[in-house]
Amino acid sequence: MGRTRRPCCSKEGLNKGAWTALEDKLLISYIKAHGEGKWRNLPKRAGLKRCGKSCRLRWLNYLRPDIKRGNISHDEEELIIRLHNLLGNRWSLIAGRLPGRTDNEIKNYWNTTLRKRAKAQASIEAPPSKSTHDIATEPPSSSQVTKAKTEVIRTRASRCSGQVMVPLQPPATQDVEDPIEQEMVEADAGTQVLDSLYSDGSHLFNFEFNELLEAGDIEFEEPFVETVVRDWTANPCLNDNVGTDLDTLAFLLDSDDWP
DNA sequence: AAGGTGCGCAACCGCAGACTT
DNA sequence: TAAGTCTGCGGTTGCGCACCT
Repeated sequence: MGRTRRPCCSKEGLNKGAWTALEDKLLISYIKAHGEGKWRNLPKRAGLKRCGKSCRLRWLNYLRPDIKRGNISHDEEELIIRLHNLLGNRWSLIAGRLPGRTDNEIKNYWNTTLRKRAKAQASIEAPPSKSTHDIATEPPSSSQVTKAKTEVIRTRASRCSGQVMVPLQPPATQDVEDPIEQEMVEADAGTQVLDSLYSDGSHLFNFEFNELLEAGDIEFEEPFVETVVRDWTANPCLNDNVGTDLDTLAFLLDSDDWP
């Protein structure tokens, strides 16, 4: 791009750091009344001394009613590991396939828990070689930097349009001599399939969530704001059973069944 | 009890694609 | 078509807490 950017908001006089309960309440009230979006103008309209980005992040990662809190289950963990092997550090895509979990949460969980475990396991199983996720998460060595010049590794998810193109066939994968390279090529092919099937990964589960909402199987308790602000853990929206049917994701645990 | 250390997590930052004018 | 703006993403930071010495 290279164009000059103005900051997302004037930084003067804005609060930073941890959010207060009052700020949360203001943000929730505003979004409940006016909906998401227009993040730049939202703080002023909502009476918040925050940057729009900060508001968006707070809402998406913490205040959204469909966020599931609590420990990551074993099934979810397995899914994260497998999806990470497939997608690399594309946290939003991974999160889109884990109902109620945010990309930030998954990223944190990976960085604090799973990466260490994966590293330890990798060193036991194959000491000299590197696993796919190590390549994706660790700073590149000088030899990797050289290699990177000849490889195309998609590290950043691209925003997708509303149109969904379902491929009739999975993208052809080229043959590569190095097994690690081959794995990465295949992983990228798999990513393309996922991206094609679910242009926005969240649709997969939002569909289920919205269906439950419409069917009346779950409902928001009123007054929503007061309930949520008073006690997050008592949030009636955080029903453990909502959208957590991980059996439906079993196909992700068996890559042989991928299209 | 006090200081040091490590860990987990919320929040910030900068980049870049998508969208609008 | 180009310039400007909005939004979303991944990487990183820093605070607070728990545990250890």
